Amino acid sequence: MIRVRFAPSPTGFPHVGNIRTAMFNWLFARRHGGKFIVRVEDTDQNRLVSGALDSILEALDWLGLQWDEGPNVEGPYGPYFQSQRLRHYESITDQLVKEDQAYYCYCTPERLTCMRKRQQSLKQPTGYDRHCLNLSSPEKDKMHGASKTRVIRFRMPNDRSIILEDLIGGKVSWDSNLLDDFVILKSDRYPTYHLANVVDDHLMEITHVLRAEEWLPSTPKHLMIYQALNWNAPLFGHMPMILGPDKSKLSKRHGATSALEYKEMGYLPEAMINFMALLGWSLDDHTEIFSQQDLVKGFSLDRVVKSAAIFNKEKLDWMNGLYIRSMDLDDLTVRLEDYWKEFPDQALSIPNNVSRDYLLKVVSLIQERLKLLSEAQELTGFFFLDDTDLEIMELIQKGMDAEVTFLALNVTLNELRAMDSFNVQNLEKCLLDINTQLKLSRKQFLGMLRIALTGKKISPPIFETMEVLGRDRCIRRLELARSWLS
RNA sequence: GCCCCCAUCGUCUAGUGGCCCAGGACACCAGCCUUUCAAGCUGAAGAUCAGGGGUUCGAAUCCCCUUGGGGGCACCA
Repeated sequence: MIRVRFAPSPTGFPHVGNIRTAMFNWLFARRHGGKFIVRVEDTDQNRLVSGALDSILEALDWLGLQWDEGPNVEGPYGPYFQSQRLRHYESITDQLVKEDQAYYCYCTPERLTCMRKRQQSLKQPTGYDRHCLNLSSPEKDKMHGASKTRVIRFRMPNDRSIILEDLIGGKVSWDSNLLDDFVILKSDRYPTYHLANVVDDHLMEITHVLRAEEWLPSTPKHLMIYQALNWNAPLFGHMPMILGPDKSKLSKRHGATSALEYKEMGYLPEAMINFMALLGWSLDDHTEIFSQQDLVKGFSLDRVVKSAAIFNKEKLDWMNGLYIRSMDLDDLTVRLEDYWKEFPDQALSIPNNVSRDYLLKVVSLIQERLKLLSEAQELTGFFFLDDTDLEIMELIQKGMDAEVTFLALNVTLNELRAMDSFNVQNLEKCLLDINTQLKLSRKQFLGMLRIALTGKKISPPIFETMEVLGRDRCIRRLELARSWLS
């Protein structure tokens, strides 16, 4: 049984890089009928951010990445919060100390900083100098009694060649002499990441560790802990990073980096999933659009690339528009309503008496013009505004003057009043006739109507728009426009 | 400074020794459509496969070096 995990630390928002890693884990688990576990790495008590975990889980939830074990989903390997698993780490460190594979260190932060500086200036590799390992027994006893702050360090064996067969990167090797005796248990009795992730991955029977490439340099440390404990290490796969447009690690200064910001901006989860999957993975040389099921079916680690990718927002935009266009009208309308409910400041102010039917008609007119859910407000506001609230600017078209415009509005008003059924076909026929009679270009005449009826230079096709608005409102708006002329 | 990773159009990528003087997608440009904006369609442009050495009958594909980029070197994860 394949078991993979996503191990977020609740110290910040759900970064898209992390969320993509979560997604690859999820895909891998689903592809192979395995389990996807969320484990909360809350061992840094100083950096905990309240609400961070909730937003991380919310992001997973938004994207439909359901976990099989983890917060709110009890499983046989719990608890899934590292802060609740301290006894495990303690018993392991006790064992390692007893076996001389780890030792207490009493060095002050000041001494360590100073040591590091010296090494830098001497152009040596930086790392702990084993000062406390080399303490004599009486010295140790003395320090142990006197010092209130002590940590436990892993004793890195000398002269070992450490080899990793990475699932994505291939063979990578390190020389253990370049690795130092790193801390595994902090002075507050919490483990460091290095220890905790090894202990938990083992105890939770994780089979594949798929994590970001930034972890690659610390993997030899983890491998050595597995070895010291005589445990089989899981398989590792290091995912390429996501970079900002300047090719540095994606960060806040590049704009949105939280998955939930994308939700707020009006991206669809299915577009987000599809787009992120293509950042570092491909099925073949031509497939771009995937349903979640296709993705699960087609996903494989050996098609994950090694090189980092730049987050290409233009392509995401295109893809989001594509998904919006391919949706059922009802579905899109429901999505918009949900979106407006969640982000009221981006919502239309829709009067209570608007019928569902009217809403559907409006949405149908903007569906293929929408790239983001958030754009609906700007595109359709005039459908819901009171007639008197329209702002009429530039009513008089190029090559026309107030007089001609006035006349055109007059003629149009008369015809519209007399028209039979107020539908697209009749409107088109009638208005194009008037257009011809008036000897105006379509651009002039229809442009004028557009401004008078919508207050905008850009709108859905004007005949459709008029049908949806209905005769009464069209006539009122044209009358208002006419009155503004004089 | 030390360690590790990476390197194909602006961007995401296909490519695992001959099918490639390199294919697809986004963006860009042009044309068509047209009532504005989109959408759609058609087409164009865009990569001497980072550079240099090898190996081979043959290299984007294998090896080495250089350069460039990235990541890591905490009692953070």
